[in-house]
Amino acid sequence: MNISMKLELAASQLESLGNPTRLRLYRALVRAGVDGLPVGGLQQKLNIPASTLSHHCRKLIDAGLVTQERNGTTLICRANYKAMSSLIGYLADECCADGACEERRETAEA
Amino acid sequence: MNISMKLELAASQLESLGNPTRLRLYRALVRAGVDGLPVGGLQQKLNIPASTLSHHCRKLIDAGLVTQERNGTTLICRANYKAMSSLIGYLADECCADGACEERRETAEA
DNA sequence: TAGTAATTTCGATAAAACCAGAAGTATGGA
DNA sequence: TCCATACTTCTGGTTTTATCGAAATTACTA
Repeated sequence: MNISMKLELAASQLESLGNPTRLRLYRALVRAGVDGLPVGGLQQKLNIPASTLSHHCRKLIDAGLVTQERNGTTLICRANYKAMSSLIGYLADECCADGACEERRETAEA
Repeated sequence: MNISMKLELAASQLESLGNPTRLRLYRALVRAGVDGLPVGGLQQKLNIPASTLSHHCRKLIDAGLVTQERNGTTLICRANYKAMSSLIGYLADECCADGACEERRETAEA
């Protein structure tokens, strides 16, 4: 994966998390852990119409941050921790909060 | 800061980074380190019209991810590492990539 | 094979984001 | 004071996004 693909992917993931409802959705899934939550469970927690919720789920799924698995008539949603890890890695990359940036400057281009 | 303010802040920061141009902008600033970059320098790097760039800068500033300091007629932009650190902290919070989520489940609400 | 529960897709609307040229503002220098 | 540079704000038009009711779909269950 080249550098601009990474950037595009990261941007799409950030965008998908950059909506308060979707961020709540995602965090509910993180809290739910490995069991995940059915769409209906999410709907109760978030208190929004089913169609709206479905759209938000789709966005997070398209961004790769959430997965779904069918179990009978219900769809279980789970946070994709791996995707979040690499997103965090991407954000933390070259981020030098301690001010020790001098020796690292101009080491990459995008 | 209460929990829903935190979520709103995080969402606005994620949204501001969730645009490919702004993400490139932000990363250019990270790479520039403590010296930062003037708006004009960013414009050269990103190759976009000044007014468009100005809008993107404003979004990142409003979200608290970028700061500006005037130096004569030029405005120096810098990445706000502290804000990024806490955003990453917020994202990593309760994220249990290793699957060790069992004992942590349902410890928070938002 | 109806019937039902769970969820998605469709369709329509309002709100917001994005973009860029033109005009305006701030600052330092001649 | 006048000019040039570096940006920002204004203005407008186009494209996305967010929302949600209604209709359709999927998969159990009787």
